[in-house]
Amino acid sequence: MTKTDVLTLAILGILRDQPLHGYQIRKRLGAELGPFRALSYGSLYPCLRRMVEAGLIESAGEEPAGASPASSRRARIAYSLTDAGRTRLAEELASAGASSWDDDAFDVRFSLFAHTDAATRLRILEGRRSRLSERLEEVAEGLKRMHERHDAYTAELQRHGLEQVEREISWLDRLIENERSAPGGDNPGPTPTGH
Amino acid sequence: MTKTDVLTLAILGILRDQPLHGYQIRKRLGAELGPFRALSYGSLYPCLRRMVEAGLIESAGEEPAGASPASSRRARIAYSLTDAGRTRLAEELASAGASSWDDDAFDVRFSLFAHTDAATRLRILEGRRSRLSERLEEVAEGLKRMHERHDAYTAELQRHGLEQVEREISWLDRLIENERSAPGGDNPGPTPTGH
DNA sequence: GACCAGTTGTATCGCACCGATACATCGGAG
DNA sequence: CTCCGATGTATCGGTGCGATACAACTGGTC
Repeated sequence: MTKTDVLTLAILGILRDQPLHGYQIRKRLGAELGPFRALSYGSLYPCLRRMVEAGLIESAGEEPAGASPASSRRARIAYSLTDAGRTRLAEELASAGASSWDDDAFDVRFSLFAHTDAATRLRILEGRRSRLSERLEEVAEGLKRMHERHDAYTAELQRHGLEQVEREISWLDRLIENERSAPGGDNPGPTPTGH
Repeated sequence: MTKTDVLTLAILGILRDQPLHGYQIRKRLGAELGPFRALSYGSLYPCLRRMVEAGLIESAGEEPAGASPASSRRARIAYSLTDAGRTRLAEELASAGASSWDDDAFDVRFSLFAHTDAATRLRILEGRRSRLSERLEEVAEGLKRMHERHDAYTAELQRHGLEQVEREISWLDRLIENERSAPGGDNPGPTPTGH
């Protein structure tokens, strides 16, 4: 139970370091994961509500602070992690189940690698790799069995898809090798977490 | 009005040459568009129902044919295009609006290129190209502005995303050049539509 | 100082789609 | 003969998306 969905995880991750408004969460997430995967408010706000209900985050409704006119203060709601949220994030970051290398989950998981320990990183990368290998198999299979009933365009589409997957795999191979040869610390790379 | 959604278009396309059952539709579509984009029954059947209601397709409920026992005949429903459906498909294939190069529509549109005239093909490819160019811009922008607040992993994710888009664009460039230098017929390539 | 456009910000509604699931029949392998 | 996997139709709950509405602050321009 308590299956943490991807969106929830992403939000937990983005709130790890500072409290943020809904709007900022959306922007940050969009920036970190690329312009694809931009989540809409239609998913964000309901998810935030769910998380508040579950006690993972809490909302701080920025009070007027002082004897300002009356009521006109603009509504801004900053969300921050609760202890429960922080715990859940830690649990989630330590896990490496199949749900870590699903198509839609992997990116989010990867973007949190800086806060994931080395062993888990490696397991996720390998899991993702093997998932993509299966896929490669499938596509190659289909492409071979495609002798009959094929026009040039659908064939080209297949070929292109195949290449995409191959490329993705070799990207993972690079990362995996990198992980293996690295000191194994929690925070590799030249950039020291930013101060 | 009468906005044809992608799924509807895909089905119209797959039924162009022969009537098929829901199950077969799903398999074919999955095979043509790759293992990604495999649509689930949860979308397929409702869509088929909608299409029947709209008069685009009709269902032929394979009757027992003869004095077979009683009722045991397995339910199999073959769907075929109506004249309206055929017309709609033709309209859709002749159009080349922004909805032709959306992320989710392009593949389907492309897989129907064998039945699309040369001018439309070119326009769609170019539309897709320019859409991806915009995206490239965005990502590059974000990557540049990423000096502050970046760990090695999110940076790598960005870099990888950037490369993906670049590759996609050069794939399109190849296709576009190919289109331009080709005879301009409706059915290029060595494969003669299959007999 | 008046106006207008763009950004920040919260929020909801309908719709389409996915994943899981249930059920039934058929062909073949053990 | 029986079990398994493919074929086949169908629905349900949940969830994410796109569009949209509303509101206040920000900054530029005449």
